[in-house]
Amino acid sequence: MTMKKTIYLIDGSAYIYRSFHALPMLSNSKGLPTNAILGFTQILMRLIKDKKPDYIAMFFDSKGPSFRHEIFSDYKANRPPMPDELSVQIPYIKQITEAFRIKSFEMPGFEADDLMGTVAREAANNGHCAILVTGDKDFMQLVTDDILIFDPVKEMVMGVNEVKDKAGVFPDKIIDVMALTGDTSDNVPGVPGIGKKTAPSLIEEFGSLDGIYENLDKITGKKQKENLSANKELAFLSRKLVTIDTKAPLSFVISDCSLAEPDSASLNDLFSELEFRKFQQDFPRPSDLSSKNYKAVLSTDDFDALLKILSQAPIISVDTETTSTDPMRACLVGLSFSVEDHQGYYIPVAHDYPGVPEQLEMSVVLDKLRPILESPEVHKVGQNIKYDLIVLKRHGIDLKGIAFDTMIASYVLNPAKRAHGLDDLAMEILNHKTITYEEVAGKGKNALLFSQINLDKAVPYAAEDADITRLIYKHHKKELDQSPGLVNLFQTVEMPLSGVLAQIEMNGIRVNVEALKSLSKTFENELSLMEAAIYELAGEEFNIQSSQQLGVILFEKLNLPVQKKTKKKTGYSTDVDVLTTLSEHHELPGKILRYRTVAKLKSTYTDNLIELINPVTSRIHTSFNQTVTVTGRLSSSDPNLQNIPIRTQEGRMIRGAFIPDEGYVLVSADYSQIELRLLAHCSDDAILIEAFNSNEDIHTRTAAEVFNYHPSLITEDLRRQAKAINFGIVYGMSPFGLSRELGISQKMARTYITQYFERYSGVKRYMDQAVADARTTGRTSTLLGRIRELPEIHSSNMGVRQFAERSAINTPIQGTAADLIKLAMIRCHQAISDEKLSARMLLSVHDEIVFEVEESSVEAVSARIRDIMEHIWELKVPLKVNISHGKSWAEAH
DNA sequence: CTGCGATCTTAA
DNA sequence: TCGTTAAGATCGCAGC
Repeated sequence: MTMKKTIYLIDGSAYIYRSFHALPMLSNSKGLPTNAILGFTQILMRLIKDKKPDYIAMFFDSKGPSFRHEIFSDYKANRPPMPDELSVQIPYIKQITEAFRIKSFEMPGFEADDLMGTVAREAANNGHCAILVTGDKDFMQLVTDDILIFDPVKEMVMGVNEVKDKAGVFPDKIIDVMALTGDTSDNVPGVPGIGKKTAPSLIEEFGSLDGIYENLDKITGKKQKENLSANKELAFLSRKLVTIDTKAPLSFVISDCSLAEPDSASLNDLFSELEFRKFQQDFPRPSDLSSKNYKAVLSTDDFDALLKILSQAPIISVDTETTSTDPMRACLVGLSFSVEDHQGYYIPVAHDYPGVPEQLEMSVVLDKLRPILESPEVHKVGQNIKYDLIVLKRHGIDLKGIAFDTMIASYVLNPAKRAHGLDDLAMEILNHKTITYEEVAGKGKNALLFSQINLDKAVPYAAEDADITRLIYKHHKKELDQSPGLVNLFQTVEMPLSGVLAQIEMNGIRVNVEALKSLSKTFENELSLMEAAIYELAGEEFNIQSSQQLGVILFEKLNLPVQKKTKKKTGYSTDVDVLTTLSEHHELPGKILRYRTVAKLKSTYTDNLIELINPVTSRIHTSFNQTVTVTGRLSSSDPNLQNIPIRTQEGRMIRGAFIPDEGYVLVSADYSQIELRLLAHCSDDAILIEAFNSNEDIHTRTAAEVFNYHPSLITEDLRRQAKAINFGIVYGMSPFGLSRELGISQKMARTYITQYFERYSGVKRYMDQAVADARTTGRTSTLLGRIRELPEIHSSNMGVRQFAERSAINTPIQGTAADLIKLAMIRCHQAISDEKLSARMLLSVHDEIVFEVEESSVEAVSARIRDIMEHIWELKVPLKVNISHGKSWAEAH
C-alpha cells in the first residue's frame, strides 16, 4: 500500500455546463437563475464529503479564444455563445469556490483541460496521486498509474485498464485515435468515415498516426485508404487539437491546494442570496445574537417585573408553546415574550418531567397576563398568530391588539416564496439559524411533547422564537412601508382576515358520524366485490392501487393500446382519460376506474374525515392556510374541506354528512361566475359587460357569439362547449388544450378561440396587455394591490416563459376573486358580531362562504349576507350571489 | 423506519 | 410543449 496523497482536480467549466443543461430552470425569488450554481455546488459538496481529498483544485476555461483557435479557426465553432441565464451564474460559482477556500486555475489562451493536465502531471511527478474529476473522455489520454479519472455522476473511477476497455487502446494512444475519429462536440474534424470502431484497430495495427501514414499502402479498405490519404493534414491538425497541453506556464505548489475549512460566513451569505436553504443550514453563521439574553420566569417577583415591562412596551412579541400543532387540541405549556433585541422571556406553566423546577401556576399566570393580552392598546406581534389566538382562546384568554403577523407579512411581500416558517425567515432575513423544534424535541414517533422538554432546552428555544419574531417584524415593517399598496392589503385585508379565520376554525363544522361510517362500510363492501372481479379479468392478483403494476397488466399482459406515457416517461399513464378510452376495448379499465373512485371516496372523504373529528367538540376544525397559494387564495388542510366531492351521486352523499347544529341550518352563499365577471370588469369588453348587465346566461351568450347562432338555437351541448371555452380563456388555454377538453380537432379548437377573441375583442386586448405589463414590471397585481413576482416571464425557455404568461393572465383574475371573497368574509364577520346575528361562519371555498344560521333568522341573515357580498366592491358589472340553505351542505348547495 | 418524488383524484 | 390554483392517498425507491 502506497500512502500517496491524492489531489482532486475538478473540471469546473464542464460541470457548470452540464448542470445548466441537466437541471430544470431554477431561480431565486429575485429571478436570478440558479440551476448551474446548484448543480455545481452539489457535485462539489458531495465530492468533499465522500472523498475527503487531501488536496483539491478547481479549473475554469478562460473567456477568450485558446491557442487551439489560432491553429484551427473553426475549433468549437458549433458551440452557441453562452446563454445569459448561464453567464450570470458564473460569478456566483467562482465566489462559492473561493468561499470553500479552494484554489482555482484559469489562464487566458488555455482551456481548463490544459491546466488540469499540467497540474496532474506535475503532481504525479512529485509523487502524488491525481484524480481528474470530469465526465469528459478527452482526459483518457492523461491516465497513468498515478493519474486517474473519476466521474462523480456515474461514480466511476477509470485507470489505465478501464481506458483500454472503454476506448480500445491504452492512454498513450488516445490522441492518435481521436485524431482519426475527431470530436463532434468540439468541432474537431478527424478523418471522415473513420469512427470509434475503426480508429482503435488501425492504431493498434500500425502503432500510431505516423505509423499509419508510413504504411498507407498496407491499408486494405479502398475507401478507407482514400479518406486517410486525402485528409492527412486534417488528421494531424486534429491530433494537435485534442492533445491536452501539459506544459501550460502556471506555477503550482501543492500545499496551496490543501483542503481547508470553508469560509462558513461567506457561504452562508451566498446561499442565503441564492435561497439554497438546505446548504445554508450546513454553514451556519457565527451567531450574531451572541449577546442574547433569554430568561426563564419561575418566581412571582420575576413575573411581576415582566408584567411591568410588557405593559410599558410599545409592541411585544408573543408566542405560545403547546403539546400539539393542532390549535384545537393543543394544551398550553408555556408563553414567551420579547420586547427588545436579543432578549426574551419564557414562562413555563405545564412542563412535566422528572426533576422539573417548580413553575408558576397556569391560572395565576393567565389571570395576571389577561389585562395585557386582552388589551387592544398593547400591540402584539406574532408568527402565525392565528394559532396562538386559538390556543389562548381555548384557555380563556381573548387575545386583542394583534398588530402584526410576520408570516402573513412575508406572504404579502412575496407570495411565491415556498416557505414562510420562522426558521426560514430567520435564515433569510437575519442570517440566523434558529434552534429547531426537532432539535429540542426529536422527531418521528419518539418525539417528545413540549411539556416533557427540559427547561434548559425549552427556555432558549421558546425565548428565541419570540425574540426572532420581533426582529423579523422590524425588518418586515420597514419593507412593507416602502410599498403603500401592500401595507393597505396587509392592514385592511390579511391581518383582519387572520382573526376571522381563527373564529371559523374554532367554530368547526358538525358532521353526521353515523352517516360517514355507514358510507365507509358501503364503499368497503363494493371494493372487496370489485377486487375479486378485477383479479378475474386480469388473470392474476396484483396491487390495484399501483399504477405501475396496472400498467404492466394492461399494456404488457393484455396488450391494450398504449395511449400516453407518464410525464416523466417512467411508465405508462393509466389516468382517467386513458382508462376511459380503453374501457371500449376491455372490461378491466372500467372496473379500475370505479375502484379508484370508491377507494378515493373511502380513504379521503370518509375514513380520514372521521379521524379528524375533534373528540371534545365533535366537530371538524379544518385549518385555513393564509400563506400558501401564489394567487392569494386560501387553502384548507387537515382536512381539506375545499375539495369535498359534489359532481357525482356518491360525492353528494359525503356533502350530505356535513350538517348544522340543532336548531340551525346551513346557508351557502356563492358568487356566480365571479371570475368571468372580473374578466368583464378588467377587460372592459363591451359584449361581456352587456351580457352580465342584462343578466344573461354567460355560457349561452358565449355559444351564440362563438358559433354564430341565435341564443334560442343554443343546445345543451353547444352551451357545454362554450362553458369549456369560457373556463379555458381564464386559464390562458391553447388550441391543444381546448381540443383535448372537447374531443375536437386542434384546427377546430383554434377556430373557436379565434372566433371568441374576434367577438370578445376587449378580452383579447386585456390579455395582451396583462402579458405586456408583466413583461415590463416583472410582476402581476390584483384589484386590491396583491402582487406576484413573475421573473420567469423573461426566461429563454419557451415552456417556462409561456407558463409565466398564462400566470400573468390568470393571477389577476383568480387573485382579485380571492381579494373580494376575503373582504366579504371580513364584512360578514363584522356584521355577525356588530348586529348580533345568530349565525356562524363555517367555511370558505374560493367563491363560496358557508354559514350555520339559526332557523328562525335564515331569511334575514341570508338577505344581509347577500347585501354585503354583492356590494363588496363597485365594478362595471353587478356581482351576483346565489344563496340557498338546507339541513346539510348537500341540500344547501 | 422515514422522507420524498411520482402518479392519480378531488375541488374552485 | 400544450389550462390556473390547491391537498392528499398511495406506491415505490433511497437513505438511515
